[in-house]
Amino acid sequence: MPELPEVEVVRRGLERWASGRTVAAAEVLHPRAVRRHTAGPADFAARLAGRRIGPARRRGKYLWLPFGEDGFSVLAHLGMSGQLLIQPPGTPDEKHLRIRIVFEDAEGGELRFVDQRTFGGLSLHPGEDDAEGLPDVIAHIAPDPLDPAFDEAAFHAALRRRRTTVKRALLDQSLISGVGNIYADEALWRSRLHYERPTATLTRKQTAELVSHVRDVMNAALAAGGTSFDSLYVNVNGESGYFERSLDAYGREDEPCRRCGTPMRRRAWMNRSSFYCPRCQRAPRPVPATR
DNA sequence: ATTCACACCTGGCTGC
DNA sequence: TGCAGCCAGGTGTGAA
Repeated sequence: MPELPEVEVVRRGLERWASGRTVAAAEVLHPRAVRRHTAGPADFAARLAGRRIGPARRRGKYLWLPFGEDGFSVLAHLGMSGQLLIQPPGTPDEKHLRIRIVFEDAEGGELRFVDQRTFGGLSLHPGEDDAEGLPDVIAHIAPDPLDPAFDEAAFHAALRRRRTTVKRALLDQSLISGVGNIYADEALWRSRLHYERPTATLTRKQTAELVSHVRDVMNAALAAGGTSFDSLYVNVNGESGYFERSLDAYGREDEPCRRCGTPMRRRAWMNRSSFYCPRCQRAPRPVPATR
């Protein structure tokens, strides 16, 4: 599933293969792929035509491409299965091709949004006067841990204030962005924290270690995902790529913990799975009843 | 205000 | 062999 490292690989691909080019025409093949564009598919296509694409930006799992002239951006989210591909001229349509963007320099290939499950999509938004140029619809998305703007003290304060558990907090994009189920489990394993640990009990040091592990695992994944990147592909197949072999927690039910050898466990949790080591990541003690 | 459950979607896999 | 049902899970929405 595309989480921050996968999305960043796509961003770099867009920067390399789409930025600076001018859109000739856009074609929406599935209306659901532009459902967040409230003015509809025809408006989406019409307003994209003739625009010159600026530098590719990212916050958390969102990507956007600004059009310098009039302050609009095309915002993208890959959802569960979305791909942004630059395909050479003549490439047959993918089964789940949803949006095609043709450039004036057609020989350089076209940009395609391909998405099996259609959880992802593209939309157009006015740019903000915000210095970051952040589209207003993602103003609620917190900086991600690789962003210099990420504020660890504010994150810790928010954790202490919240009445929630640590994995829920990691997946809450308004507290910290870019983390999904896979990297949440990896960071918790590295931090020896149980997913149901109440955030209000975390010490400053534990928060610092957790953030540090989130950064480390993302950087390691980014390094692995970046290797296959120097092709005409904007890349990314929605999988963790080479990094999948390096996972310590996610998907390792019944396999030995790489630290202590105890069989890893899987628990159904919030309509998904949590993988953890029952020895390294002890369940929190129940909070004693107060009277 | 905060927290939480749920809908959305389809291909691959499991089990009968 | 065929088919029903489950599973993957990020996000927006609306309810509690």
